[in-house]
Amino acid sequence: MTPGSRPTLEDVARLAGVSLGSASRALSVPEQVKPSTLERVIRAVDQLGYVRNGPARALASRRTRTIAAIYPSLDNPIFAVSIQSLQRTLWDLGYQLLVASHDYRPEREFDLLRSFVERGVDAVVLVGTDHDDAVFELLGQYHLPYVQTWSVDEANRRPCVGFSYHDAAFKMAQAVLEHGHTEIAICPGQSYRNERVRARIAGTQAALQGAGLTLRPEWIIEQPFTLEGGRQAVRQVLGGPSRPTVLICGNDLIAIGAMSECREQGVVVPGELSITGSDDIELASMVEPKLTTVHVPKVEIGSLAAHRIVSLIEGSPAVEGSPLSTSVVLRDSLKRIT
Amino acid sequence: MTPGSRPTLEDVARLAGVSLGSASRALSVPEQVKPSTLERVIRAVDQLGYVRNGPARALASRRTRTIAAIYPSLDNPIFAVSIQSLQRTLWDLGYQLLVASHDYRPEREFDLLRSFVERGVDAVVLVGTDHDDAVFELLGQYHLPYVQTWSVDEANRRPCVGFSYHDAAFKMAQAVLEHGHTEIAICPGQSYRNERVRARIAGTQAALQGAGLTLRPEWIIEQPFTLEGGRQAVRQVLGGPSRPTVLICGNDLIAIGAMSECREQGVVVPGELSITGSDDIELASMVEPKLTTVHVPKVEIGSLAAHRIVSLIEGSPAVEGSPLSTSVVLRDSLKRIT
DNA sequence: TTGAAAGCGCTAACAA
DNA sequence: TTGTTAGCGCTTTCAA
Repeated sequence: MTPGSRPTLEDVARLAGVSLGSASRALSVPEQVKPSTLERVIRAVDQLGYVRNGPARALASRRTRTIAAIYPSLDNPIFAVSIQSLQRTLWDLGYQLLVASHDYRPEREFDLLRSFVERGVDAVVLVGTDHDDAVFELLGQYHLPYVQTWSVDEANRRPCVGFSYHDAAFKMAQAVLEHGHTEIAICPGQSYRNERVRARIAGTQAALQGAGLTLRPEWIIEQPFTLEGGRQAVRQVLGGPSRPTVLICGNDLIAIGAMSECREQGVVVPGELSITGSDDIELASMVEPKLTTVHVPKVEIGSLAAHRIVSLIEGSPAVEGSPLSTSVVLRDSLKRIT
Repeated sequence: MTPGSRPTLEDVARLAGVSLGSASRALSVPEQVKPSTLERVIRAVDQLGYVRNGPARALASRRTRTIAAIYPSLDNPIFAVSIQSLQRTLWDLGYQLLVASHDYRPEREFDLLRSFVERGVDAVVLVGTDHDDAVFELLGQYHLPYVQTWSVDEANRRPCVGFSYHDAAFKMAQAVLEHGHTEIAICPGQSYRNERVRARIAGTQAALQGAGLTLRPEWIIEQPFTLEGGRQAVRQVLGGPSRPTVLICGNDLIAIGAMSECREQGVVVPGELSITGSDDIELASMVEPKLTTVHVPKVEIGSLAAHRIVSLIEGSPAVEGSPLSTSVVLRDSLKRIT
């Protein structure tokens, strides 16, 4: 080992008095070497402060034991929670997680995927089912296993771990109807290349239709999934000629932003306008009034996706998954109209 | 190229009718090849759907153009904002960012660093200045450039991009004093291996001393940097024999959790208890009452750190940095005591 | 401006 | 259980 450069496995092997191959095995498959050999290698390793060279390992073995996940955003606490559970589970299964966000610009997804392919990840976790054809082509060309999360697509048969957004929206709309509302506005997020938003709109519409109502086009307000998006939605709703009695929001961030804007404008929630969210983030029960929302299985999605993707990589028996369940959490931001 | 396996640069070269070397140069240093060569290589590349093999490049060039950042948590919105700006700036400078979180368990920092060293990152961004010796040793052994962020350490001369937590806390405490408070409690976060929390406590104490006051030990309440931490802090404060008139929180999440717990317990904020935060996250102005807090330069920290680390890698002239500035934002959660 | 060729540090197949 | 060795796919001299 020339001074100043990092030690290599060869340095370790030399110091331990074993061959390169044995040193390699000692570190990768310790059960295949004699205990005494193992010990000498380990001693040499920490004597030299040796750290394995990942690129070299990846090049020789064609595996990185790394999984990539591409999210629409890292701002939303539900993703943070889910990523946490994904990464923890993967770690326990011997894999590392690489995360990236396309910031709700789905066209960036392909570029992120490309850069992960360059990196040599072993598999990919995607959010949702609405992806560019090029994404699936690249995945296919490189035989990369993948799993789609959050949404489930009953239609095509790609691996999914998630719940039915249609169903969740349907249930929330029913709760709203049961509270006596008929003037209903919705701020579901932005539907461009986002099947989850479209499913929310459809689910809401289905419930309304069941009650003989329809969703007015001008009360379908598309806004980003942010606090600010919620504020904008309220401005838009209050600016119109007539007012809804409830605003159903596509996530809790939008809902909390909406509540804040109502306060700003002197509109009492839920007295004058009811507001509901979706996801049930920690904050939902800490704002005033407490937010009525839909509880979704954030943690389960992460851990199940981890198991699913690893079984795909390692060719273990397919862990088939039925859609996870959601439930409406009634709190204070939805008022009963009598 | 055998079918089913990914195309290599050799396949590209063959298809383009040039040598391996030329193909490589066409992709890495296009200005060094004849335009016609470049064009043929590019055509071959997208004809084959060729994606470069990162590990092989890294092995041969000993560079990955990748920078690692290790954060205490990804839950706190200030980190999210700062990471965003760090990654954007690095991207513009031609580098990719790899992020990890040790979840406020500083002893995990070394392991994360190790795994980044294995990956072959070109440099590292750390949060704070309080790191294990082993961290600095590893960094030194592998000649890895690094920059510390958020905090500045006037003492040792390691590269930093941040602001003075002491100063920020001092200013907030002064504002609190100017509002007539003398019964002051503080929930600064957890001080173990976190110089930022210690600096906050010291800064607060310094301001109180200037007013002839001292911080009561039982009113220094260490809690995690979370909403739940804030709730705990309030329970503790309300459970004591006497009550403070103000609770100074170490970040906005703690403060918002604290406000929520107060509501739960029927304690009016700021009527019966004033609460202040730190960081000025977007949510701070959307909660009720609006949070008085300290504005910190989240975005600047990210972009300046990016420039700093890249100049360290590329050996460009040192971009010396003086501490960034902070300011108290007075809103509604701090009441004037008359 | 190009081609030829020598590695980068490791894994894995093979033989012993 | 171990040692030997042939690559993995690329960058980067070096010479032409």
